[in-house]
Amino acid sequence: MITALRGFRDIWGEDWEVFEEIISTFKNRLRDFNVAWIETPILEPLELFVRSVGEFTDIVQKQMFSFRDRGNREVALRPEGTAGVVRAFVENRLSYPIRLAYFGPMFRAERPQKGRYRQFYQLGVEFIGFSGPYADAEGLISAYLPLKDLGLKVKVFVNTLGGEEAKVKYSEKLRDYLMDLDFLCEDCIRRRERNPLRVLDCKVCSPKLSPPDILEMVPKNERDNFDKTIRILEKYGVPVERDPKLVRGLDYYTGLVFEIKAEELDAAQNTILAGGRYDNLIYQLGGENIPAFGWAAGIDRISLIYKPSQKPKDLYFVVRTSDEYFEEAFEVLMILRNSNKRADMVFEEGKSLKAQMRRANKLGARWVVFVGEEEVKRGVVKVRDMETGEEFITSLD
RNA sequence: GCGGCGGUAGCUCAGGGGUAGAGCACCAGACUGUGGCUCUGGGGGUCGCGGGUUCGAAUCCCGUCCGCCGCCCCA
Repeated sequence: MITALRGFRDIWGEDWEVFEEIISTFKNRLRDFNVAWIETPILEPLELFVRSVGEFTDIVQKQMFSFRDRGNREVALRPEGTAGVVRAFVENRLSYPIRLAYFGPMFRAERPQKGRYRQFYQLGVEFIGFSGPYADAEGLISAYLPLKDLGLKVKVFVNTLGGEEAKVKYSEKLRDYLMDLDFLCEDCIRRRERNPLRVLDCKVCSPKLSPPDILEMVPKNERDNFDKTIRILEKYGVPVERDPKLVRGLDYYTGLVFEIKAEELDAAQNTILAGGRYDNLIYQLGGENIPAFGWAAGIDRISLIYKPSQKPKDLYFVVRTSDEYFEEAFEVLMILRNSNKRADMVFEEGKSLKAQMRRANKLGARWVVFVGEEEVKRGVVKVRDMETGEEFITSLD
C-alpha cells in the first residue's frame, strides 16, 4: 500500500466540513474589513524566502522543502504566506493601500505532532500601506473577531519590537545579562550565546529571570504607538496581555507583534494565530518603502477545537420497492435535483427496500421518497418524514 | 534533527513463543412495501514492513516506516 508522506494527510468528510466552516467564518468577517482575496503560487524561488523570512531562521535553515527544478532553478514550497503575497504585490505593482487575504497550504519539514503537519493550512491577511496605532489595532481586531465568531476561548498576547535597531540592541543587552547568571539550565547556556531571546521561553529558567524590558530600548514614538494601540484594542473589546518575552520567529517583523492562543489546547500547539508589523519587508523585496501589517491563522489547529454547528441536512432519499422501478426512481431523483434539492438513492441493484431504508437512515436523510407499483400507476410518490415517521402522498414536487 | 512510548479487523483496543480475539461499525435475515431499538447469523486481518533467533514468531532481537508525547521550532 502506498501511504501519504510523513506529516502529510488527507482531509475529508466531517473534517473537511469543519475546515470549510472555519474558512467561511473568516471570509464573512474579513469582508467587513474590505479585503481583496489573492491566490499566489505554492512554489516560489528559494531566494524569496531566504530574503524575507530570514537566512538564519530555523524555518529557512532546516524546515524548507527546497530543491532544484528541471531548469536547475532553486525553488521551495512556501513555508508561510507573507513572502509570496508581498512578492505578488511588488511584481504586479498593486495600488495601495490595500488589504489582501489568502488561504492555502504551507509546507515545513518539521517533526510532525498533533496539530503540526508538514503540509498545513493558513488563512492570513496582509494590510499593505497602513501604519500607526489605528492600523495596528484594526489589524489585530480583524484577527480577533473571526475567532470570536467561531466561539473560541482565546487569549491575546502582544509585544513590540520597537524597530530593527531596538530589536538588535535588546538582543545584545539580554545576552550580557544572561552571561552573568550561574543558574541557567544546560539548554539555556547554549541558547544565550546564539539566540538569547529564546531563554525567555524556557519553562525552567524563565520564572527565575528578571531580564531587562525591551520597552526601555524602544524609541519614544514607538512606545507611544504601542501604548495607544493597546488602549484602542481595549476600547473595542479586545482583551490583550503584554508578554515581554514574545518575539516572533520570522526576521521581518519590526513593530507590534502578537500571538493568539487557544485555552483548550496544550502549549505545544496552542498558538492558533499570530502576526505583526513588518515595515521593511516590501522594500527589502524590491518594492517601495511601504509599511505593512499581517497575520496568519493555523486552520489545522483551529479545527482541533472548533465545534461545528449542527445543522440538519435536508436530504431526500429515493427508494424503490423493486429494481423494476429503477428508471422511475431515477426520474424522481433528477426531478428533485432539478428543483435544487439535495437528493440521493441506492444505485446498486438487488438491494431490498429495507436495505435502502437503512442506507437512508445512515446518511441522515430527512425525507424518504417511495417509488413502487402503486405510486407509478397513480403518477405520485409517497414521502416519509424520517424524524416523525409521518407519511403522505404527493404528486411530483 | 534528538529522546521516550506505540503500531493486531473500517474504528477503539485485548492477547505477549504453539490454529487470530472482543466491542462498535459493515452485510444479511427475524409477519412477503418501511430506517432507528432488540435478537440471530455472516463477511473481513500476510498482527505496519524487512531481516534474524527458534521445530514453531503477532509474541523475543535488529533495522526501517508511520503515529503520539517531549525537546527544538512554529500556525
